[in-house]
Amino acid sequence: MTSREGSASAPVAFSDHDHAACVEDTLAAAEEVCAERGLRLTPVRRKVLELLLQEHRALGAYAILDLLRDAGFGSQPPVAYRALDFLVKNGFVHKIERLNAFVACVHPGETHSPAFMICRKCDAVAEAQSTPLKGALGAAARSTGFQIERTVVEAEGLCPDCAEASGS
Amino acid sequence: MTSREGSASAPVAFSDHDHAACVEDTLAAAEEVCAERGLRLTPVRRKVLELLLQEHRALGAYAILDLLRDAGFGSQPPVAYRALDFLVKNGFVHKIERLNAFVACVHPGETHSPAFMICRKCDAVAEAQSTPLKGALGAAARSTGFQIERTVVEAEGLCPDCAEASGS
DNA sequence: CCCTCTATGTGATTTTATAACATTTCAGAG
DNA sequence: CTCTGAAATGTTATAAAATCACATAGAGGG
Repeated sequence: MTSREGSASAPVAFSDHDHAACVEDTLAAAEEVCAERGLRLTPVRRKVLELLLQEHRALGAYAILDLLRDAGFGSQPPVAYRALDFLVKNGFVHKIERLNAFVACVHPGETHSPAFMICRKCDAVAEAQSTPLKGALGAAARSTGFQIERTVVEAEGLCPDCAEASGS
Repeated sequence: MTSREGSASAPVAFSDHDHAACVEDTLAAAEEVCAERGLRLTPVRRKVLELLLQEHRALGAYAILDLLRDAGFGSQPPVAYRALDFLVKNGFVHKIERLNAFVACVHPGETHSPAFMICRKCDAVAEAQSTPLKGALGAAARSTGFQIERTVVEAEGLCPDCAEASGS
């Protein structure tokens, strides 16, 4: 696995944006959603979400665990996994199955079918929407009678920056 | 993880078919493709493909390893993983990321973008085609300049049989 | 035959994830 | 305020998935 520590050179998503504001805003939005729904955004959970927002890419559970330890939280796997379970279940974080890693959702709260573009070179992850019921898969599901409950849609390739760097 | 041993009650794919012939035919097709391309379908590799075709659903690497041991092959993880690497790389087998498991391809040889429907109840897996460049994900990739090399498309839900069994 | 490249066998280790149980925290009932 | 029960956290241990490293065996070309 390529290096996933250190936020110094963390690649931002494919388009530039005000990252500090993006972290603040999303965190505030999450607080609000939790308040509305009676969910408890406890310190560990909030910290995990904050870390994922800051990195702005997929982090493995054990990378998160290291960062949690640095922040003074418990350092055993269940600490990270339980916080991630909560965040995933409530739509604040998505799991990237291809990487066994986790990434903060860019529009938390709303239920949606995410799709991801994963750069194989710099590990950047961008979230897009998928429309699972349209297209070939939806047609196949309808024709066989399969009831789709959840979809995993992940594209692996080169992000714009890395494509350019490696001579297109 | 639910039981994955024993082929007695293994669910076939969503539509009935002549399973024995399907195993034979696909195995023969794989032999042919390997001959054409100068690939070596060695005993272990052939056996792994055969096991996956017989089960007709996703098997974890360690489940495959158990079956290999029963068949008299080496029983250490690399034996299974190396055979699977070969089969995946050459398009005879697909990995189901959601399950960390492997399933035989239904039309080996041809390069294609598979999509899967995974029953959460009986573990049956059906393969369909995806059209990654059409639809929302393709549009997102084009507009950001992301170069898609490979896609993972997996739908989780209830297969027709299980949907009916659990009262629709 | 010998050399080389590929494939296999095997032991050890790393990475990812969960089980089980004790302890703490906190909101609401009384 | 205090008790209480449920939810959350801490911690030890273990399971499951995947890879590393190195030795051995086989197939093919010269």
